[in-house]
Amino acid sequence: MHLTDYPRPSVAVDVAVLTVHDETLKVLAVPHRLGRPALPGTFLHQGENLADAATRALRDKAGVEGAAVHQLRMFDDPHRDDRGWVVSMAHGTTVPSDQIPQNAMLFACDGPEVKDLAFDHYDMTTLAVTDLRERYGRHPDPDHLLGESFTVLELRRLYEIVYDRALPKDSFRRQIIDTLDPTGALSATGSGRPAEMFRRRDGVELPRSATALLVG
Amino acid sequence: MHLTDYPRPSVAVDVAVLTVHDETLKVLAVPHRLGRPALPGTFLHQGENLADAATRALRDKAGVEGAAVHQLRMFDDPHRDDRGWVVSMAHGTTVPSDQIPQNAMLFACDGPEVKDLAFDHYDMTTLAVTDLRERYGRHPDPDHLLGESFTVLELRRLYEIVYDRALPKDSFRRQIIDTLDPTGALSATGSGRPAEMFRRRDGVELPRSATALLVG
DNA sequence: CTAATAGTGTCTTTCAGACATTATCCT
DNA sequence: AGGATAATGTCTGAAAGACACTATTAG
Repeated sequence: MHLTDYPRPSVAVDVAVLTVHDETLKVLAVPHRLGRPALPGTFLHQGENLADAATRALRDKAGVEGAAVHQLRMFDDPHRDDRGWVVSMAHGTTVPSDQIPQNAMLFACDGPEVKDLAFDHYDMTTLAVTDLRERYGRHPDPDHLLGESFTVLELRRLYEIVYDRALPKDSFRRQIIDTLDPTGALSATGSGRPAEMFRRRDGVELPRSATALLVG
Repeated sequence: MHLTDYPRPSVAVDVAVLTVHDETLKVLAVPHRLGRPALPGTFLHQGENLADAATRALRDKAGVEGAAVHQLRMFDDPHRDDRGWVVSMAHGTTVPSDQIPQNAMLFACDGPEVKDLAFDHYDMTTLAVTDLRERYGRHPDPDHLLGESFTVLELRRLYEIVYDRALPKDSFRRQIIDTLDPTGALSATGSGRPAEMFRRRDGVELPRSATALLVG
């Protein structure tokens, strides 16, 4: 039997775009023909790889550019799409909220609306959040949600949102400070002592104990 | 455009079967039409899901039954297979060596032969080993490479093979002992004090500090 | 000065890691 | 008894976490 003789599923990609908006971790959704909002997705084109398809879906359906996507897992229930046999590779990515179009739908990842997403897109979102937490537990802001430079306070606020828990300010600082490079600059503060600015050092790993602090 | 009008890649599955044999972590390979050995794999059948296809490949190509497979990632380079457009979902699984047929090919995961596997199967193997280490760092022998009950020494030996490093016997014991249930039985020892036997407690997680001990 | 926020010194408790000692089997 | 292996007691150094103190800005 030649390989072209095998029946083949349609192959789709979907992308869970996570962002921090209003102090909350949110996921981007787009309108879908069935009424229920869905993650941006598309079918794989001839000769295209999955990441390229996901990036294309992100641009065409959500107006988001320049985000690096990564695979989460393949959703392969043969009956997950009533239009036919469609398997879909769930992808994750994270973008700062200012790179998301104003008119986009954003749902809180732990909110009730996200459960109403089309298909199995709620499960994809859950997976993306778990994945985000694992990656942030290993590296300091690996997805560059903060700009090139930031204060320790800004970083801690971000982690409190990602992990949805309060983090002790002094322990947090001591855990991450050695993985950051000081820029020398100080933050333009409102009042109070100005904070030092830091930047990421590439390839640096957080200490194992930091993961314990974050997860709790 | 209707979904059936999209060009579709052939979808394959491959399985990296890991086992411990001769005190070494090895991967199972099978003969392949191109000469170079390959991981057992197959094409997805109509209406089948990926895990079922992988399990079928395991049974038909390698004679291994009853192993639970899990997805690693999709290898999707459009030119990875010169027969045409074939994407393949790499799967991982682990089986005790006594469940592997005698005539099977086993390659040391860190040996030179594994690099000669067909297609991108070397990368798949590397991914399976990384995945194994992550999972063993979180749970005590989650893949049941040891039997239902075992001694702390047997467990430590296993971990030394999985992580390819010596582990201090007393620290190791204290790290994992609270995650195990004593059976009350003692090991039939050659000479010396017999060791206590333990069994896994389901759902139990290793402490975060254990991961640090293991990874080093 | 006071208010406000950033950053650090210090104490306590916990624990990994090393080492030594005790415990329990065998011949 | 003596040998061998399992298991545990103990010490030390390191570090997390809590708390309080100092430092540096604005007004």
